[in-house]
Amino acid sequence: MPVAAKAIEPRWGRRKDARPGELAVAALELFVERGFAATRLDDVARRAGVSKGTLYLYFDSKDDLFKAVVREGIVARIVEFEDRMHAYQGSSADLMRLLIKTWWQKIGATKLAGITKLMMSEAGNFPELARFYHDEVIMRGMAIITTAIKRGIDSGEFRPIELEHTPHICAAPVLMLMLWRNSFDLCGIDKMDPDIYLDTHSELLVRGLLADKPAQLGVRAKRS
Amino acid sequence: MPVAAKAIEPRWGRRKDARPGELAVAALELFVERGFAATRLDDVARRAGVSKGTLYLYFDSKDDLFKAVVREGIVARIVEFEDRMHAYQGSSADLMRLLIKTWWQKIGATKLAGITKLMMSEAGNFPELARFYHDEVIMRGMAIITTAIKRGIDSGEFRPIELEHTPHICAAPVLMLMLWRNSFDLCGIDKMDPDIYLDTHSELLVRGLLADKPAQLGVRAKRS
DNA sequence: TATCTTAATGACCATTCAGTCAGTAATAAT
DNA sequence: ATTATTACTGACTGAATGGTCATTAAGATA
Repeated sequence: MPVAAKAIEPRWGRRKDARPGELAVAALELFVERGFAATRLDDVARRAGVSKGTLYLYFDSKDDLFKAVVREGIVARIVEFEDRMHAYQGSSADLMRLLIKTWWQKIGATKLAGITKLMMSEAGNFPELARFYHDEVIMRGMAIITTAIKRGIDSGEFRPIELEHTPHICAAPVLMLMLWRNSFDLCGIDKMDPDIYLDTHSELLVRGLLADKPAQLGVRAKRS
Repeated sequence: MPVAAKAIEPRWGRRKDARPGELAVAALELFVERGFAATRLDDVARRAGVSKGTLYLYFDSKDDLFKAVVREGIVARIVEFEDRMHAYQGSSADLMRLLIKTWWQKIGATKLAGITKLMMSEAGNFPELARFYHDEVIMRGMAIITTAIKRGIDSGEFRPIELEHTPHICAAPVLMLMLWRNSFDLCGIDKMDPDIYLDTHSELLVRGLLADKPAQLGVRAKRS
């Protein structure tokens, strides 16, 4: 331990722009680990490297912080997704595989995945926010899957199948993996290999969707 | 509203035996709705029709109440399950369908389903309990599915498939439905029809599992 | 009816924590 | 340098709530 402090480094700096993002990241991590009510704002502030007072410079209340955390980022990702999937040209089976893989890479494997767990846990305490999340994230996500399936059915590649619930079923294993990694996995109880898991899911799903007499290979899928 | 109180009905009765169960049910409901930390013991007691002091006659602490709620019931159901599935004699496809349907009827559609959401949300705050739940519920459940799949592969009815992650994938849609009904569904945002959902899942899954050249119908599946 | 046992109560205490604000120090302006 | 501005701090407060316990009364016993 050096004598006195090495130089007089400032106790803190002023970084108005960076704070909100840093606080939101810290808050997301703690909310996901412990839940909303069990998270103390002192801890959020400390993890972001500031004091609790600073937190209140950028967010009006704990609720406000929570809402900001949920809204941030997610919606933009969804839009990016819609474009990418609508532009796809190959077979519907490959589209489903791509959908799953990309969803995982862009969202599932990131910190954003924690928001899913958060909303699931706190939907009852934040009904307004739950509605927002449902309309802007869940519905949009399901619509993408629905489009992909319908495309496969129209081209004859997939068998006809009920379109109300099937998208939820397709998404469930991916969502469960996200939840798992932010609960049991997070506290070190049981690890899963996302790559194997998702590959297995993709194949299981595609086989389940394919028509009995598969469309001839090489036939280019057409939009209806 | 009648004059005064109708008769002098006692302010409370003494029912030592019934209390713990009633308190546990009330606690489960509130924990699932609001989360552990956000649930007040006064509310739990009131919902059970007693005062907070009474709650402390039967449970040592809030944590103790939580643990009791999670442990109660679940394990017994799992054992019942193991027996029922091991005794099954028909085709493996039908076994999978039965597995899903029965799981839903006996657990998914009951209040017990809420425990899944609870453990998912609170795993980080109760690592010991999470380990218990993982070993006694999740692992046991997965083992049942693994056995069913292996049985199908051995008989040639199912194609060979990876056995580490596949059970999780099979269970995911059922678990997601349980979670859904205790979060978004619970606060009235979006309803789902469990019967259609589960039927669709069963068919999708069985098709995904069946071997390319299905075993001749009528072949009796044998245990390895 | 009189007495005893104990299930149940609810006022109370101690702690925790969201939210406040007077003051401090890092930076910009002059 | 001096002054002005404001990002930031951290001690403080008031409300909420987990947990306690002296008291009350339901039901058993005789």
